[in-house]
Amino acid sequence: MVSDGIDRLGFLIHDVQRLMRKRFEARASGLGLSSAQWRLLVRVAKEAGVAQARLAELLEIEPISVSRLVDRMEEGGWIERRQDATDRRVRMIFPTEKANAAYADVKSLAGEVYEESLTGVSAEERRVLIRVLDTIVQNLTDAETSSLEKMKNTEGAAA
Amino acid sequence: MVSDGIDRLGFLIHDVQRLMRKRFEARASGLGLSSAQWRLLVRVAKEAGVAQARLAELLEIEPISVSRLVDRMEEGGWIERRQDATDRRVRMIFPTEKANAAYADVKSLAGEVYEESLTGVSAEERRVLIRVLDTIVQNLTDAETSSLEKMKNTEGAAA
DNA sequence: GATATATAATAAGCGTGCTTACTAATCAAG
DNA sequence: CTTGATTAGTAAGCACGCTTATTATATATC
Repeated sequence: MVSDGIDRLGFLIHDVQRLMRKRFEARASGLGLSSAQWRLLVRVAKEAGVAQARLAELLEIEPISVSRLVDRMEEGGWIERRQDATDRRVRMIFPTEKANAAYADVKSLAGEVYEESLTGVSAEERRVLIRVLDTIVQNLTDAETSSLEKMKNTEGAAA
Repeated sequence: MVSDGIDRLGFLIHDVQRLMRKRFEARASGLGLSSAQWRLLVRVAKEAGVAQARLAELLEIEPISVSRLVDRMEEGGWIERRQDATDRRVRMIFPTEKANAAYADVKSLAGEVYEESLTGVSAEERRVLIRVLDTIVQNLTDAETSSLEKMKNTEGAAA
């Protein structure tokens, strides 16, 4: 019951996340694109013109976090804010040409990091890994928001 | 090849880590102990008097990160720094009575979070999860440090 | 002993998440 | 029209990771 290693789960997840982020950023450092920025860019690429508030929902982070992330990405020339004509509160986010140009490269770069991470892990183990991680996200998301705004899209995010 | 979900691995790990940390801190908030502080406290509890530099190794974070973490934990009354008599550069870290008293409670609290996370996950899937996460840590740690200081202890960290 | 190198810890400053509190704009009631 | 509630976005300030640079102490070499 102690030897199953579940008591290390939090430590393991923490370590894996930190190592993967570090590895990704080491490779993408030439581009000046962090992993958080990449995560946002994937969403914007799929849904150009998305509002910041919607991005906060999709990324499951707070609006203020989106705000400052978008600040830096605008400075970096990855995205641009545009006013919504019908609702002047809204800032619509669009990818720049620079972002579109880099998209495929960074995507394959992320894939390389995943493959490095999973060296020696079988196809079946990979399936279990993804399935269990999905389950954990569901378990922790469900109980957190009291299923109020639970129309969460299950459309799998590429990359 | 795309439908296996591996292309979402980074996003999944990131989400799981954030959600677990959030959940832990929501429960431990009454104590004023964050997950990073808890992680450090586990090490100090096992090895009272450990030097900061050694903690940085064990936690696999930079010495400066330890320094500031220890600052806040000292302020919070969880640990205390003491001078090493033989090497005045070294600060030995000891848990306080407050830390020892809270240890068991926080440990079982962490266990609760793990169980919540793994609701609906079979024993076999849990074993695979832990095994694969261990593999990922190894894969990403090995290539990073050129196996120079790779006498890394495999003594499983409790909790 | 003097000089050079290595180590322990810290300082300064950045990125990314958070909470709390605010402004501006929209929408709903009266 | 005005008042009130809601929504989009931002500001300020904190925690925790990082890189780079600095200080103090130990140790090795000449």
